[in-house]
Order: sequence, then structure tokens, then C-alpha cells
Amino acid sequence: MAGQQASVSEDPQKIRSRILALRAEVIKHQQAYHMLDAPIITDAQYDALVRELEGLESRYPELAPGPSPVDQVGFAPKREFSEVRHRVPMLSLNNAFSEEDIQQFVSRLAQNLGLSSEVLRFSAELKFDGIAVSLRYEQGRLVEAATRGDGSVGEDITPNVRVIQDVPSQLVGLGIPQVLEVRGEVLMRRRDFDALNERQSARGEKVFVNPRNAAAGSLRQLDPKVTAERPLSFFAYGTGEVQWALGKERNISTHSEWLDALAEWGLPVADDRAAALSCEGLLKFYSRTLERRASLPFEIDGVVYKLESLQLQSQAGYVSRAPRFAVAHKFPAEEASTRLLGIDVQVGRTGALTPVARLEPVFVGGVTVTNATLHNADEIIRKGIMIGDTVWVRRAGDVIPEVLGPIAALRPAQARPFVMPTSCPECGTPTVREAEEAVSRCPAGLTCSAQRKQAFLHFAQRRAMDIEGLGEKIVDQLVEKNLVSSIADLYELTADQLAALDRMAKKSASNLMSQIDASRSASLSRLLFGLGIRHVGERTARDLALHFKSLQAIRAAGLEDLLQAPDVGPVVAASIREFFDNPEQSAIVDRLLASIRLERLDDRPAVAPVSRAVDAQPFAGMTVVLTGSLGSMARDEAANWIIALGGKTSSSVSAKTSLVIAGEAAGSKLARAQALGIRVMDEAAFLELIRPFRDQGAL
DNA sequence: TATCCTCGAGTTCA
DNA sequence: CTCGAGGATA
Repeated sequence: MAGQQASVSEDPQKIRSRILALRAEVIKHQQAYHMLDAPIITDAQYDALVRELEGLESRYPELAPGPSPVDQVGFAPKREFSEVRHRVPMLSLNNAFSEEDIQQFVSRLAQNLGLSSEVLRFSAELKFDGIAVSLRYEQGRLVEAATRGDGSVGEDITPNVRVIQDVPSQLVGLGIPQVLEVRGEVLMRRRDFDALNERQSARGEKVFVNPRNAAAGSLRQLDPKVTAERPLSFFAYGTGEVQWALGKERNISTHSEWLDALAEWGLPVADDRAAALSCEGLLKFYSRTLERRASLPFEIDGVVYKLESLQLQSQAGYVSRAPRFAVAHKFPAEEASTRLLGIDVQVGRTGALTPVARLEPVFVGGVTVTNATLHNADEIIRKGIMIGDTVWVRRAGDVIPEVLGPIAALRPAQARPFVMPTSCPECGTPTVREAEEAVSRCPAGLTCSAQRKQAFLHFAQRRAMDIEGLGEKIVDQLVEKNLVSSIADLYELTADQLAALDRMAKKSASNLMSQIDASRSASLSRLLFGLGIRHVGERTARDLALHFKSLQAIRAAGLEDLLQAPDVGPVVAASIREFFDNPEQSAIVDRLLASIRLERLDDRPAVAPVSRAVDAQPFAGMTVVLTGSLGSMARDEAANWIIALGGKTSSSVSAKTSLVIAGEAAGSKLARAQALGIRVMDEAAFLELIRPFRDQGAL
């Protein structure tokens, strides 16, 4: 792929051609990014190209004649817009990717200034993923707006910026300079982006890959009426040219004071910022912001640190195209492009065929991704993905990677479309697809080895029979060696049989044996869930157990009886009947009952409400949603506390939700809660709330 | 009948 | 975590 370090030998001819190739590549991406608003590679990949080119050009200046694209901050303006020359150039920032980079930045700066690094103080702000613009105010009135362009000449986008609600056309307040150039970022909030895309696709118009592209595309409309319909936002983060009226200079000595002043005059300045931090404080700001990244209403790609003292800033000066006194501390990229090598088809427990993308490994969102689900055939068509494409992969706050879509320009001639197999890839049975359903299924049931394996894994999982040690590797072997053909056979396995398996010593075999034995004493709700009846999940299994009180009663229940149980409708009732009417399944249940003692109906939250003692129950009558990971206790435990203290938990945020408790790395649920204006509590506050009860040892 | 709310099912990587 | 779909409710 482009951007990989070619091992350049010392042959001058080769170095020269590498430099020329890199220059061509960099120029191509600069054009794609700045002129067409359609980047082909990620910022990180682009940065890598630039770094390699810079390295070669500085080591071998004699082989690199003429101007280098590296010296261009951006790219020359599109011809449709008239040019604006920036009176103070709009520079870019140097990037840092690690703590070491930051420490180095601080100590180098201290050295340059002849000061100790401990005395330096910095401001910290968000680095918005949007479009940099410069707004010129004269006597407080907006007179001109321009894009960054190549840093010295940008495009005149004044009519478009005038229709952005966030941008005041008139500044308010006292002590406004005669001339004030405000530097800031135009961006689109996530919610606005989603809504815009929905509208675009409803109208059959182009949808945008991400908010940044949407903002760029919207800002550079030739017709400002179109821009006016696009929900753009603006945040100010600095200044360009400033001229004070004679004798009216305001005493501003730090960067943070400037931001305060801009906010005072009516310009939007992001609240998420910090002043006067030490190097250590910067790193704290970074990690705190990284945690909150997913729950912010807009996208950011890092944080920016600037030396506070304006006087020291001017002492520090500039290196070619970036200030020495500021640095961008970038987050790991959330999006990356990579090649789609193939699409495999997996068979799930219910026989559902799921296409899975096999990707060339790519580092995105902090991990290396090689697989990503594509859900179903419709999804692949909707996204227009073909095998062999270069695709965008995203791994946002929500852990699970997602293929966004192909980069059309990079589609190879031999790319081929995906075809859903018409027979099961595991057992060859012809697949069926119900009308109106998105999934294809293998109808073979337990005859299909893939489904049989999944049945074991489901039965053994923690929330079902909780047989630790019965994982994928072991199940594969048990099934392939025909040691078991149904879950009932598990209870007839011997320690010798287990010990004969690969990767199974005597010790682990006997551990597994005792785990299996331990599961012989179980609750009805766990067994019901473990059977794997379609549409009967953990919750429904529990409802059924508590309603019918015995497996016999459930097996004997007719459709009418089943419908009486809570949350059971015609589809679920039919599925239950079908399961027990199947002679094969029925025989398995009979055999299981011979091996298992059902000792309880249910063994989870036998949580007694804490009523006495501190009589106010903090969660009385509330519906609470937990999201993110709590550092100090398991989610289940937290849920038990909420139930014990009068509340109810739910898995999704809706208008009925009364409270959201957000742990670390909380994602979309937190964002949704904020959108709906629902009360949000962090872990510390939650612990504080339950502390009196915890101290008493209730639970 | 339409809308809202939950549940079930499938999935990734370290 | 997200999607789709089943069930409850107005």
C-alpha cells in the first residue's frame, strides 16, 4: 500500500526516484483532501508519507531540487472562489503521537527559551476535526471569511460563513479591537451529520462518509442557500491580525485570556479547555479527553497545547510552517482504509449465515483489525462493497469494527461482487431466506456441525449453565471426534475421554469434569435459556420459569397457556411449542433431566429490597441504564444494587429512562442520554450514593 | 394500526 | 454495541 517505507538503498538514482514518487503521491493526496474534499488515505497515512519525504529531502537536498509539496500547508484554492491573502499566515501544527513526543516538545521549548521546563505553562484545547477558517471583523462587524488554503492564500467564503448560525455577524461587548481576525474551525455535530445523511439518502443524493467531509462539502457550496440548509457549527481557537484603536489596547498576556475575550465578545469557544497546565497536566488532559471522545457531540482528532505566555510565544518563534510554541497531540485514528481480501460466511447458532470481511490487518482505534461483520447480503449491496476494494474501516468508541464503504477511485479491475452462498458452507444443505427477512439460514438445525458446536457453546456460557473451560477449541474437538452429538452427551463424558484431547492435560481435564459436574445442579431458568430455543433469551427464560414453575408445566403448556406468560406473544409461543414437539429435542431434554437436578427456579438477583435502616431508597421508582465500564465493580453487581435500592435496570436509553450511570469509555448511550436531557451520573457519584448501604453490608 | 420499548442474536480483540 | 423484530400500549 502507498506510504509503506520502501527500503531505499544508497543508490542516488533510486533515492531520487523515490523522492519524486513521494512528491507525486503527496500532491495527489493534497488535492484529494483540499480540493475535492474526498481524502483517499487517512491523516496518519498521509503524515507517514510526508515524514518519509521530509526525511529524504533533508538528508539528500542535492537530489531534491525545486519546491517541495511538504512546504505547502494546504493546497491552492479552487478557481470558483476568489482568493484571499491572509495578512497573518494560517499555519499548521506539528503533530505528536506519544507521551515521549510531548515531553520532548516541552523540554526542547524550554531549552530554546533558556528556561526550566517546570516553569512553562500551557493551555490545552480540543482539536476539532473540521475545516479551519479565518473570520475578519472590522469595527466588530464580520467583513470577510476565508479558508486556510495553502496557508497564505485561501478562498473567499464570506457568503457561506454568513449563513452559519454560530458565527456572529456583529461582535458585542467592550474593548473590541478595530480589526480582529478570528481563527477557528467549522464543523458538523454528529447528530446533525446523521440527520443530514438521512435527508440526503431520502432525496437520493450523495451521503457523506464522515462529518468532516460533510462540513467541507457544505462550506464550499457556490450557492450559499445550500450552505444555509446544512447544520454547521463553529468554534474559535485563536487570532490572526489584531489592531486596537489607539489607546484602547486591552491587556491580554496569555492565550487563555484571548479565548476568554473571544467568548466574551460572543464568539463560540469550546468549554472543554484548560489553562496554565504543567507538562504533567497536559498528559492528564489528554487521557481525560480521550476517554470522553466518544461521548462528545462532535468529532475531534486530538488535543492542542499552546504555550500560555504570548511573550514567550513570540520568543519561541516558528520553524518553516509551524509554530514552535504549540503542538497537536493526536489520538489514534478511528478510521483507516485497508483492502478487503475476501468475505467469509459464518454459520450462527440459529443457522443464520453472516458474511464476515477479511481485511488486510490495519491499525485503527488502538488495535489491529482483521475481521469485521458485514451483517447480511443487503448490507453489502447497500454499501456497494466488492471483494478486492479498498474500504474505510471505523472503530469508534463502540469497540466493534465496521466497514463504512469502498473508495471508488481505488477499485481494481478484478474486483468482484459478493454472492451469498445458496448452500450452507458447513454442511451443504440448501439455505432458505424467509420473505421479508434480511438473513439467510441453514435449515439443518443440529444436523449441521456448525450449529451443533454453537449449541454447546451456548449451553456452557456463563449466563446459561456456566461450564467454565468448555470453550471453542474443546467443543470443536468433541464434535469432530464424535464424542458428543447433543448437549445431553456432555454428562456422559469421562475424564479419560477429555484427557485424550489436544491441549488437555490431566489437570485441566479433571477441572472441566468438575465444572460439568457442578452444572448438574442448576436452576430452571438457566437450563431453559441454555436449551437455545429460538426467541427465548435470558430474560424470557426467567419469565417462563417463574410463571410455570416447572419444566413439566412448560412442556405440557399449549399455545394459549404460553401466551399467558409475560412478554410472550404468538411468535415466541409458537417457537417454544415447536421446540418441545420436535422428538429429537424432546429426547435430549429427557436425557438432560436424568443428569440434572433442578434445584431452584432462578438463582439470580434474589435481591431483597433494602427497605429498613436508611429508609429513603435512592433509586425508588427509577429506570436506570448502566453504560461504559465501572472500575470498581462488575456491571451485574451494580445492577443488583440498583434493584436492591428500589430501581429497575434497562439496557437501552429511552424517554422512560430516569438516570444513566456512565462508567469509563461510555459511548452512544451517554450521547443519547445527553440528547434526551436525561440525568447522567458518573461512577464516583454512584458509589457515593450506595456507600451507606454498602457499609452496612446490605446485599 | 402505529409507535415505542425491550429483548434476542451476532460480533471483535487482547 | 447495534440492529432487527416481537410485544405492549395508546
